[in-house]
Amino acid sequence: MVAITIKDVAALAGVSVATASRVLSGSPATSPEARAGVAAAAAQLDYRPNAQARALRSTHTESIGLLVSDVRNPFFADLAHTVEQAALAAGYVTLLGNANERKEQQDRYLDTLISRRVDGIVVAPLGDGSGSIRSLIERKIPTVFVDRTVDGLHVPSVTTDSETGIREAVAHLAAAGHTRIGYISGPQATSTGRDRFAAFTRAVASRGLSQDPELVYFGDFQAASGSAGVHALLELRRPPTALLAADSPMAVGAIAILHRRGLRIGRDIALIAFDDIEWFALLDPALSVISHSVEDMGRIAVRMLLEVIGGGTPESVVLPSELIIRASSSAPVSGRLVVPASVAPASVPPSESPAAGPRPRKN
Amino acid sequence: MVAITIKDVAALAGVSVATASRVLSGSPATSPEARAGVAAAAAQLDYRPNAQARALRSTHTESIGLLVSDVRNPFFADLAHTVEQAALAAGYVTLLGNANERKEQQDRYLDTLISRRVDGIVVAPLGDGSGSIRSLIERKIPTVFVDRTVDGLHVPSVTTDSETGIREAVAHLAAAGHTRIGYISGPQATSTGRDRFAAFTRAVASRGLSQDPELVYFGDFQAASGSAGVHALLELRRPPTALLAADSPMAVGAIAILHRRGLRIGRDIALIAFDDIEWFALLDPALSVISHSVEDMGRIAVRMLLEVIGGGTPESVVLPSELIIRASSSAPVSGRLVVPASVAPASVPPSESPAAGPRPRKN
DNA sequence: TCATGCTGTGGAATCGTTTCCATGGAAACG
DNA sequence: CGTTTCCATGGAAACGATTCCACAGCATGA
Repeated sequence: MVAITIKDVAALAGVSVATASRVLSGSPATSPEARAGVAAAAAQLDYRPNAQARALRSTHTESIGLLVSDVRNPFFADLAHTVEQAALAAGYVTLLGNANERKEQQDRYLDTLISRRVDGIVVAPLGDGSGSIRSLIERKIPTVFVDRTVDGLHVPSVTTDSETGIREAVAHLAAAGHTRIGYISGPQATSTGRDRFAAFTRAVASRGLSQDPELVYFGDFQAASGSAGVHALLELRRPPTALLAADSPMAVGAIAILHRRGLRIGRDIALIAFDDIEWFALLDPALSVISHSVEDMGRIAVRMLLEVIGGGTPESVVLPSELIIRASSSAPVSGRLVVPASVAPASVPPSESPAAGPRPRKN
Repeated sequence: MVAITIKDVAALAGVSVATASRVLSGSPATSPEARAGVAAAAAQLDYRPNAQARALRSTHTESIGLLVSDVRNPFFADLAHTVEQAALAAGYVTLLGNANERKEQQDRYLDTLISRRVDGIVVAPLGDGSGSIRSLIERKIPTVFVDRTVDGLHVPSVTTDSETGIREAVAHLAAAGHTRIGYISGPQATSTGRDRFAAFTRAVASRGLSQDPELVYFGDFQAASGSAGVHALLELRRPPTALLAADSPMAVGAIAILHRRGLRIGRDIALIAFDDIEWFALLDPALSVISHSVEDMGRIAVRMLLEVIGGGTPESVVLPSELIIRASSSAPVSGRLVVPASVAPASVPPSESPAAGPRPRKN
């Protein structure tokens, strides 16, 4: 690993390091001969400038940090992808950190990123505003929040307006005759978990649908809790005829259990998920989703971060969400009972409300 | 952004920068008083050492690069996760790059990583050994290949022995009476694509099954080509009764089309996929897979890289793959014809094992 | 008592680059 | 022809840390 420095280039080109540096960084104060000589020497030696030394002198590193809460969640994998592409286009490299839903790992990565003097940080924050996140703010390191926010911290953010999509989803289900909609919620410790739950509550209330608190199951944004949620909701004396899951992994868990119980999605029970994952559309039946653009989120987050780095104070952005109707929610409320897998379907019970009420289950 | 340097710490503690540095880096040649004073000062000022300056002097950066071919592929997302965790445990930060299946982007990231003087690079290589990958080798920058290799390049690697898993899968299908197995292959431009195809060819030959070349469809490791593959194979005059997909995105595409055509996986047609993705087991029927441990792959790659960094020359590792039998491949060959979607399913084929078979669905 | 070894400390060199400042020569102007 | 302006250039300082080297103080052994 013999390192080639600018000195070697300068020597080969027969100029001083100062001149070599000027040529390499495109300063206009150079003669054509110097430019040609240095360029040739650099090419011949396959010279790569030492980014550390450059950063040490010039105080900026052309790199940003991206801290997500879980790389394995397809939403964050996609986010990582778009952020990285947008940053690359602007000449920045992205250092990816994975908090793994754990605060101490978030702190560890934040410390490392601060140490490496990244020019800015995009973070999907975890927990309250304590720990290294506070250091970040106090040191005035350019920071942008994505997807989530932290109460009491004045940091530009790009988030999703869950309200619209959730209201559309509830309206759509109500129009099909559903009155009891089960909601598999995210954790209330995250801003997204809280916002979406509040939006659901408001939507259900404004439509005059059942506000039975039993219809809400609090999960943790992971697949297993989606499964547990379905189990719990279907065991109710009056189970929901439609389900809304607050993120994609929980929707996956929900689908698994619905299959296992022999319930046909889109026919025996309606299902809508928050987050549009590529293969959701490939399922049979294709999944109706509340979609929000992860591309926009990543791109805008990078643009905002660049603005903060440039000394600006951009306004926070709230992206729209919209309902995409596919087969999983297309059927109206059926006469069929929601039953555990082991129990065979019985007779068709009388309808509760003449127009569209769900059928009460008898036991 | 007022930077706090070691000078500030030394001044506050009333010692020289040399002593401060010794205390901060844990050198034993320090007095208890110096240790206490410097530690207190550093804490009070919330001092974070400048990683660039440190790296400049000490020629190693405590960071590694990870270059994957596509972050959005769950396999590589998982790999990123394990590599990052293993590296973190060893005190290294991971810089993630995403080649996005494009050679010029791989080169761009490789250049950046070289510039930033990462201590080593883990890469799932793309293309032949030209471009920046050659610079890497020539500069003797510690490098380890994961998942894929490049012909003619002597670089330690950790890959999967596709042979065993594919042989088991073919044997399993043969035992159930399948003689015509369709294979949705990866691109022959990648080492994994070639290896798996060769393994399939050998397995089929050794079992005396049909070697009809029409039974092989060449995809590109993306979902869409999995769909196209199923279409092509089912249109054959004598279609296969079982399918094997060479990676998970293509399996996803295959499943979508099978559903659309009204074919029940595990009953009308058997399906096995290479790569075990968490939610494959949650599908109904659960997908039989050829599993290889992405955790082991990531962990071993990091261990090997650390060895190379330490001056060693570790042997390449080939990880085992194994067949995991689930419901999607559990039924024997049915007497039922493979029919296009527009035709209604006919009779119910006989169930194979009462215990493991998928629950019959009523309709 | 003097040479010797050990320990903690500070000064200064160093890493590779950028950039300020001084300089020398050429061109331009009176 | 002499003076000023301009421009390309080289020397050297600076960035923030680590580390070599020298040295002072003290204990030890001959």
